[in-house]
Amino acid sequence: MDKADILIIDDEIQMQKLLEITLQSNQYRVSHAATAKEGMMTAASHQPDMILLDLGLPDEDGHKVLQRLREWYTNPVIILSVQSSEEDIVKALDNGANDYLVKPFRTRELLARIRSALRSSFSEENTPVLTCEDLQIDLSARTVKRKNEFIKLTATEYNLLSLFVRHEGKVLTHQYLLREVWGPGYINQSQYLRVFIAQLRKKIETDPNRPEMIITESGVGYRFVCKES
Amino acid sequence: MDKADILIIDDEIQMQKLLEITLQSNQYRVSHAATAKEGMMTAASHQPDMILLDLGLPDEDGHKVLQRLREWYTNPVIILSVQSSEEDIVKALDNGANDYLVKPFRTRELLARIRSALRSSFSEENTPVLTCEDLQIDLSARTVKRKNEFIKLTATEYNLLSLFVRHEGKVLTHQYLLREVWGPGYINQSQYLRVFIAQLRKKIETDPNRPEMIITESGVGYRFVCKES
DNA sequence: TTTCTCTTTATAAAATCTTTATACATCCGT
DNA sequence: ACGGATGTATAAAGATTTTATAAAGAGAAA
Repeated sequence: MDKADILIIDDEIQMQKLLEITLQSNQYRVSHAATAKEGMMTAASHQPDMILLDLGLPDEDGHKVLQRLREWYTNPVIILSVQSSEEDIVKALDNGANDYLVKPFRTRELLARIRSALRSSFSEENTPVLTCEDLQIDLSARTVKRKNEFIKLTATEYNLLSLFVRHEGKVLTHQYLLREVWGPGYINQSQYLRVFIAQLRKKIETDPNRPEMIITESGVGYRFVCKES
Repeated sequence: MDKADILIIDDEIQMQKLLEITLQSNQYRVSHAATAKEGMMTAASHQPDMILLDLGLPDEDGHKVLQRLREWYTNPVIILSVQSSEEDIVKALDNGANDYLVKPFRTRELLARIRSALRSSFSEENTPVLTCEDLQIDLSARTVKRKNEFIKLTATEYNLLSLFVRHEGKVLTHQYLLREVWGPGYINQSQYLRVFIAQLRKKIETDPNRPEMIITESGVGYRFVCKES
């Protein structure tokens, strides 16, 4: 991934345009939404790397939106608001916002704060190349090699594997995996998971019938173990 | 760890006092330094969870200090400065600062920004591992090791063990265990407990016939004792 | 179209939970 | 010490839930 995908949730057309131009001219990919409802849906479907959220949306209270977003969305959220009261700022930050800028803001400062927020969220998951037995996973290039041969993974397969890699050793519940890969509306579709786990195993395990990397934790979820070589 | 350890690097005595009182009354542990040199040394020796850095230090340029700090220090750094120029802010953020507040700042906002920065840095790395003799229980990964080998526990077995671990040393009644693991409708199914206790012992005790970890309290319940090593 | 991927359905296999059966232990009054 | 009452341990059969996998259908992109 070269540049991040940023979702703008703001109802003012002018602000949207300004942000879009600013961000795109800095090579970010941009999507936008004008209402809370639309914003939540786009966030779920696009899984953006960051959200810029205006607190003054027409259809719902901004703090409420942030709270609901934070129930499942873990990437950075920066608040842009005309509200400059300490109360609003404290509330937003405590509801899980990573930063808060008062409108009108300075463009270069916004860009710097975006870089800062992205940096700290990416640094944790940033192990450029992970090696497990004969498997090499390059998260920044989105590629997977097995015995030095590139493996072809579909988008969903890769998303799943990347989650496993970033939480190596931990048991990831069905709920969690479904929410992260398919979105919060799919947490009951355990069958999807089974199908894709089977496909992944076929592609990365030495013996798919006796999996050693993706371990089943029956009734709970799956666990990825990485025997480093 | 309950509350974070914060290092204040600021040469103004008044500011130091203000910050110290504010932070301590919010249960943070505080250390301080009045010069860049002292700050670097304290940071290295104390390994604080966060640094509040004033850019206007007497002995060295603040941006330089930040850069040198970031060569090895990975926890959050928040800049507190009288400089409010966009240039300074952008530079500091790009040098690795997590946030930038202009003095004079609002106290509650500072506290909220501290919480926000700590939240995002602590979320991943916190892995409390409990060790009892040759047993290691990682509650956040939901895994159990014995003699450094993963043990396979079923969901129910794990739930039971996790209850014991979280109430180490206390007698847990049959009622309580049944209610917590199976639900309130099962408080009379003592036989379930016996079956699962036997299975757990087979998996974690050195000699299941002479249990040393899961102790029977006849007529009452069971007690988990943890000989830490 | 053709190809690729995701979704859905079907079914067999595996794992887990529940239930039953039986043996053992301990306490207590005689 | 004996016998009964109560409580516990364990194995193993059975029922149920969960998982693995193939394969067909749907939909989108080349």
